[in-house]
Amino acid sequence: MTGPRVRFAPSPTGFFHVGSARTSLFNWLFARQSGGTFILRVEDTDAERNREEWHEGILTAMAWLGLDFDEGPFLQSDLLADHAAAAAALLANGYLYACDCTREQIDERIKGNAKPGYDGHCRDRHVARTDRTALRFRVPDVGVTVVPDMVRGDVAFPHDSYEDFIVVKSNGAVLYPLANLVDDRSMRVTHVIRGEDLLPTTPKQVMMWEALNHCVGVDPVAHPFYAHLPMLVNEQRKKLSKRKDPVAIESYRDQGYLASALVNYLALLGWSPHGDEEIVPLTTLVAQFRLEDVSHSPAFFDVKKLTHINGEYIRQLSAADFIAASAPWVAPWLGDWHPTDRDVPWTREQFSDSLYERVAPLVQERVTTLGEIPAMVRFFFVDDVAIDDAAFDKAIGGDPVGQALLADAVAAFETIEWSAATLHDTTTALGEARGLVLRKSQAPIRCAVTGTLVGPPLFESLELLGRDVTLARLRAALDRARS
RNA sequence: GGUCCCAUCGUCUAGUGGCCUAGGACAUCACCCUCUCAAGGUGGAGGCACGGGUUCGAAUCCCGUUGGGACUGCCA
Repeated sequence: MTGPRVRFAPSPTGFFHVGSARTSLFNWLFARQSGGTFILRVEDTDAERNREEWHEGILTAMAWLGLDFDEGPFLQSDLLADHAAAAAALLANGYLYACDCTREQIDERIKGNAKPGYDGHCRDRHVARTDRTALRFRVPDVGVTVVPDMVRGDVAFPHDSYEDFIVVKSNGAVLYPLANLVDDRSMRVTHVIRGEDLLPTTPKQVMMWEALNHCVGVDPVAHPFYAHLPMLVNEQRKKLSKRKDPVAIESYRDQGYLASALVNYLALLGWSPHGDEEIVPLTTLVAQFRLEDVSHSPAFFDVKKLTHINGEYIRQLSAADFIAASAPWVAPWLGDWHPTDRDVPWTREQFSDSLYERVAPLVQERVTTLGEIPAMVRFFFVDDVAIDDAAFDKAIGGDPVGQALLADAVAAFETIEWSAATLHDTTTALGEARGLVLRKSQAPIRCAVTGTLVGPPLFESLELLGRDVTLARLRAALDRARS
C-alpha cells in the first residue's frame, strides 16, 4: 500500500456531531478517491471526559454513514508508552525543560507584560523533574514555523507569538499536541485533515515533529501535509456547539434522515461537485473530491436544505426500499434498531404489514423525513382518529352544507362499488348537487375519516380503509355534529 | 490585547484577469397543475463588504479599512 494515509481522530467527549461527521467524511473521501488508507483512532486520553457510550457512538455513527475504515479503531490510551518515549527523547535532547511555576505565580509575574503567556522563567534554571514539575517545549525566540496547508496554502506563524507551551503534565500525562503527533508518526500518516480550530496548534506540532526528527535514537519521519477544513457554524456564525446547537448525528437518524442524504449534504459544506447538480451519488463525490477545492470560509449548517435533500432521496427510493427504510418508524418491533424516544401511535396488533405496503406509496412523495410518516398514516391503523377540533369546526361542525354532504355520503357509500375511482366520481356528483366543487366536498369526508384536512389522497385512502370503517367514521362525525 | 484565518444573493456555493448583463441549489414570492397537503412545472425578487492601486480590462491580483471567526488550559 503506497497511497496516502489519513486518519480521523475523534475524542469521545460527547455524542458524535455533524462537524466530526464532516471531517470524517472528507478524510474518507480523500482516502477512497486516492486509493489510500483511512485510519480510525479514538483519542481517549482525557479519562475525566471520556465515556464508553461516546466511544460506541462514534462507531455506530460512522457505520451508519457508511464511513468504513481500513485500520483501527485504535485507542490512544493503548499507545501511552510511545508518547512517554517521545517525551523522554525530547527531554534528553534538550527540547524540553522542567518548570515548577504554578499558574498563580505565572499570572503574577506576567501581569502587564506586552507579550502574553508564559515568560520562560524556568528555561535555564535546570529545575529537576519531579511530580510537581511540568515539561515545557523550548520555542525558538525568533523565526517562523510554516504550516503547509492544502486548502489554504503555506501559513507562517511567528515564534514570538508562542509561549513555551506545556507538553507533559506534572502527573506525567502527555498532552494532546505531542500525543497526537506521535501517533501520526507511528501510523505513518501522510495527510492530516481536520478542523480549522486546530490550525493555531499546528505550528507546535510541526516544531515538535521536527525536533523529534533530530533526536538521537529516533527515526526521522517525513512531515505530513495538512488540510484544515473550514468550521461549521450556527446562525450566529459561531462554531457549532455540542451544548447549544442541534448537532447530534444520532438525532438526525432518529428524525428519519437518510444516511445517504446526510452524507451528500455534508459534502456540500465547504465543497461542491462539478456542474449545476448538487444531489449526486456517492461515487461522484469520491471521484471529484479534491482537498485543494475545499472552501476557505465557514459554512452554516442549514437544516432546511438538508431536509430538502432528504426529501429528494426519499422520493428516489424504490417502493420496496421506502417500506424497508421506514420500518423503524412504523414497526419498530421488527428490526434491531429503532429511533429512541419515539412512540408509534398504534400497537403491534393494530398495525398491518400488507396494508402499510399499499399505504406507503401514498406518503412517500409527501414526507421529507421518515419520522413524519406515523402521523400521516395514523388513521389507517387506529380506531380513534381523534378529529382535530379546528378542522372539525371548519368542515363539519360550523358548516351546514358540509354536514348535509356528509349525510349524503353515508347514504351513497353504502351501496356504490368500493373503488377510488367510484368514490371520487360519487363525491364529485354529491358535491355538485349541493353546489360544491370537489375541493370543497371532499373536505368533510376527509375530516371525518382521517381527523384532519391534510393528508394522503382521500379516495385511495378510503379504498384501502374499506367500506365498514369509512361508514362508521362518517356516522360518528355526523353524530358529533348533531349533538 | 496578541497570533492566525476568512469575506460572491438571507443560506450553501460556481467563478482562478476578458466567456459575468455574476451561474446553480435551499429558503422566499407569483402563477400553473391538483380531491387536501405535498410533489412537479414556469417565472420573479435577491449578491461580488468598502476604499485605493496594478491592468487595455478585476468578483478574480496587490495594499489598506471595516466586519466576522478560531486560537490564546498542567482540555482535545
